Amino acid sequence: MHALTAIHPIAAPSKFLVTCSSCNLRELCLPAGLCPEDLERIENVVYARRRVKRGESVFKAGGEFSAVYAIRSGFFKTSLLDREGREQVTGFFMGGELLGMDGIGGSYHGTAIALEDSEVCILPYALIEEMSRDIPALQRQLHAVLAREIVRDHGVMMLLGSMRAEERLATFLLNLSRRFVRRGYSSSDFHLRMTREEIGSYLGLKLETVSRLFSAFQKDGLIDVQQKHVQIRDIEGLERLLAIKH
Amino acid sequence: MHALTAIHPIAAPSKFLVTCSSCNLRELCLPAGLCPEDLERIENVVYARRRVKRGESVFKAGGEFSAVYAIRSGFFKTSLLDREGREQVTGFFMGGELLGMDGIGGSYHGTAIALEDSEVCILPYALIEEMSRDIPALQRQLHAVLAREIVRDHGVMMLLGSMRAEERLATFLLNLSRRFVRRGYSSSDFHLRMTREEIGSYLGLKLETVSRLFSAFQKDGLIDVQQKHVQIRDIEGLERLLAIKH
DNA sequence: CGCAGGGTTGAGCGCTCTCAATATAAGTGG
DNA sequence: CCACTTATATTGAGAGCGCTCAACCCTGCG
Repeated sequence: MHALTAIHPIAAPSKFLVTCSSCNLRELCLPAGLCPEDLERIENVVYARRRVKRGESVFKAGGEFSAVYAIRSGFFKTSLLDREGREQVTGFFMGGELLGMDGIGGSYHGTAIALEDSEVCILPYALIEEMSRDIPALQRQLHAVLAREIVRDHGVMMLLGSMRAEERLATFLLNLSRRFVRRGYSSSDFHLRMTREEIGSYLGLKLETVSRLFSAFQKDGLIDVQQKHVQIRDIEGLERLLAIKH
Repeated sequence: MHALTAIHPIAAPSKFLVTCSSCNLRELCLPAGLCPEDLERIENVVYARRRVKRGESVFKAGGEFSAVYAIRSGFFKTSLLDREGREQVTGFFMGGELLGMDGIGGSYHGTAIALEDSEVCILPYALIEEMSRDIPALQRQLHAVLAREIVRDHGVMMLLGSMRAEERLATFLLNLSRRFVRRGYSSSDFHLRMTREEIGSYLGLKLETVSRLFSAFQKDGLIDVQQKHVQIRDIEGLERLLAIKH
């Protein structure tokens, strides 16, 4: 088990799994109709929160798996290191999303690092496992979440395997936009938490290429960029980029 | 539910989940020590086999999810189609491996197509779900299998995102070799079931590039290729390719 | 104010793609 | 079994996208 840098016991019972409020957890929302006892048990899955400062890791590749983390606030990247030390960013995650599923059944396969001061809810896996035996709805959701992660990864494989640089960045921006909306933020005006190098790693491009593409998109009136501040000016234009047969 | 082209009721109870014999299923092997009743229940998960001829699909993207499939014999590819009809191959699967996990909780996300006449075991998901509630060891294995799929996808993301063409093909060959060994085949002499185009799609390369790389590897004494027949001559040479700093 | 990390932009190169021709294998029907 | 068709592979020549190397700029911070 990792050392917890700051544990905040939950004062009031959390109903996030049902109401998605405490942890802003959108991945694990359960359908209504659970009996009171089940609800109470589910509420206790979140036994602690943990603050993670910018640059710190929630878990590290190779570390023993013990829990899944629900992002309460903040922004994270997950990444792998190969033998030569090259980093591959495998994803960016924001409030309401889950981290650490790749570790189930052994040790974490990647590393999760906060890109800004953040807070996560710790969901001990042993608890989830045990409870999902008793509560079919929770079991369903857990499996669905794992499957969704697989589907997400397939999307990235498609992006990396068959798109040109332009299309990759457009897809990236549209995806971020969609997720920010669901979090209640603006869909067209946001602050990138990651560097050009991290975007490049995620998209299979070099940081200079990413930078050049941002500039090109701006010149074409698709977006406005100023360092990490991005405004989408023409969503349909970005979507049209993806429709052009290569 | 998909129409089953040919159902073969299992005469003798199958113990594949424990012995890995009937379905050659290596993904779901369970630890010893289960009680007899549990064993019997697990045996009944495989209620049918299905023959899949070359070119046929086991399931199609968008089809309603009903079961996971264990490959008993044969060879498959899974792939996605984007809006413009571009195919992205997301994986190749052989005997003892599982197909269809991306559909859990909804509908299949990709399509699985047999690259040679094959046979799969049908594992109805409702049954697995129900049983894994009663048998913790099965639940563990199920989750581990899902997590392993995520880890596998991350490996592909790393390949697509940060390797050059040479390294991708070398990785691909070494991976195939390793998996053939586990299936009892030669590690150094095998028949590729997929086309250059399918390899290319999987590796994010064009078919001509794949073909050229095969020729180059042959010229360098790393392999012998003749159409779909490949012999690995110098495994360490291939591994060395991956160790070279980019 | 100076320093460090991150971002932008330019010039030139090279890996991979595109287009095209040819070769080989695998079917298919007579 | 052989001529025909079709799918798959190989190889070449040339182009272009994204990379490399390098200089410069911006911003935050001690």
